[in-house]
Amino acid sequence: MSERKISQAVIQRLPRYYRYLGELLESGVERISSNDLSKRMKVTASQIRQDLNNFGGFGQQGYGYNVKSLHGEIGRILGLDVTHNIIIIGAGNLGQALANYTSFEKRGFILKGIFDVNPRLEGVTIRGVKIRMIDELKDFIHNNEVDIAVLTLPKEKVADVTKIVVDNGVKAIWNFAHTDLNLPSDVIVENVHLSESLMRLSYNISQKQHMKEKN
Amino acid sequence: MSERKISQAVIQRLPRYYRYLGELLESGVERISSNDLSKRMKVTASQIRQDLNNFGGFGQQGYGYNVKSLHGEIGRILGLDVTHNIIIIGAGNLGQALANYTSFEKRGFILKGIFDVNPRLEGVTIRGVKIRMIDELKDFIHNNEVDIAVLTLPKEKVADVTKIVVDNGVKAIWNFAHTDLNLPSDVIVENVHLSESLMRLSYNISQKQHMKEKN
DNA sequence: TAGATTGTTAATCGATTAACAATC
DNA sequence: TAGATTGTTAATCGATTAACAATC
Repeated sequence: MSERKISQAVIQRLPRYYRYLGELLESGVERISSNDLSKRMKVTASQIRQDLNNFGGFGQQGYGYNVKSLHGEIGRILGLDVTHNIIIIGAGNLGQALANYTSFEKRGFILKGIFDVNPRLEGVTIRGVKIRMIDELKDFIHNNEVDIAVLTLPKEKVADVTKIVVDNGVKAIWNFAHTDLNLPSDVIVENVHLSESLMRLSYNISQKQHMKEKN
Repeated sequence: MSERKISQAVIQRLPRYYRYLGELLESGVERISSNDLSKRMKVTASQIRQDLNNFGGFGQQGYGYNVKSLHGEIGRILGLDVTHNIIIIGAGNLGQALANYTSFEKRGFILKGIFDVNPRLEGVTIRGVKIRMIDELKDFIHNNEVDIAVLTLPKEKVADVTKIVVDNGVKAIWNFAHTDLNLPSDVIVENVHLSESLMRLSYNISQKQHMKEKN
């Protein structure tokens, strides 16, 4: 099997294809050509075909792509056909918001536990999942098949917590803390740095201002 | 002045430089060479120098970069030296989490208003900012200099709200809704698609599984 | 001055787009 | 069969890395 290395640029785009195909599916569209899809998504048809052909020939000449089947294929490629057990560490505003976010569940991400250091939160329940103290974390990981740890805590606490999580076998981290993680190479991390996103927006705003001043 | 077009790749990295320089500044480091910084950030020194030289020669041969001054320069480039008035539309879990997020304020992003459709939330206050109903949105934008609208609402409501926001002159949107926005070309948008981020993590997890099976 | 390190040009690498033969 | 549209190769474009002269 051709296990070629897929570029990060392609992986970056994959969930977006999935989203658009999901919408097409919902609105009852049966098939779509790379050209039609390219217009909706504002990318080139060439790129769509190149991207998809990294994973296989999902289309058919003269016909295009079957929406339902392509949606399914990309879902499988993204690993959405298997369930992942997740825990959230840090039950502050963002942690609680993510815990309340039910649509993750629909995609197979099952919330197993929530952890915090604040004793006031102990026993509080979100969507039936109770908040536990960090000292229970180690045992909890051992007794539950935790696939993903979501870090929504202050950057000062990240190093200690990450060590517990990684030492006890969790292999994937969704990191919302405002710092980069130092991890063994076999642990996967996906960073969401919200403040950096806001700074990019800010950059683009001032950039536009400069443009205006020039004209 | 050389108003060369800066590539998205560079802009993407800029906030991360800012973060590292901020940390260095806090820990009292006075100067740093591109080489030392490259080791900390796990990028090439060449890339750092190339990136920075898009904006000016901030360094000094034989010395490196002055941490404080470079931090300041990048902050200015990112537009963090001016304040931005923001409103949050959609006071669900995520909207409230962002509203409670005080460190944005420190960077000059001032929360002016929060809006929702749910009458139960009317008058509820977050950090001294009260939640208003959507029908007040138009007037509010006119009476306050709103620079950025943060969209944290269900995708079904996005189109209508976006229209109000854009029609009344808001020029930048931080979009957390699970859909792409259709905007006039002079409106800036920065998307945060959390579910897509989670899918990328999921992809990388299954990818690793496949690798394992191969060996 | 000698050593260090930048700013910048040139070389390489990778990603995107264009083109078209294959084929449904 | 003729028309449409893919899969894929080749051409182009852009981003990253390497190299080194300039200079503090």
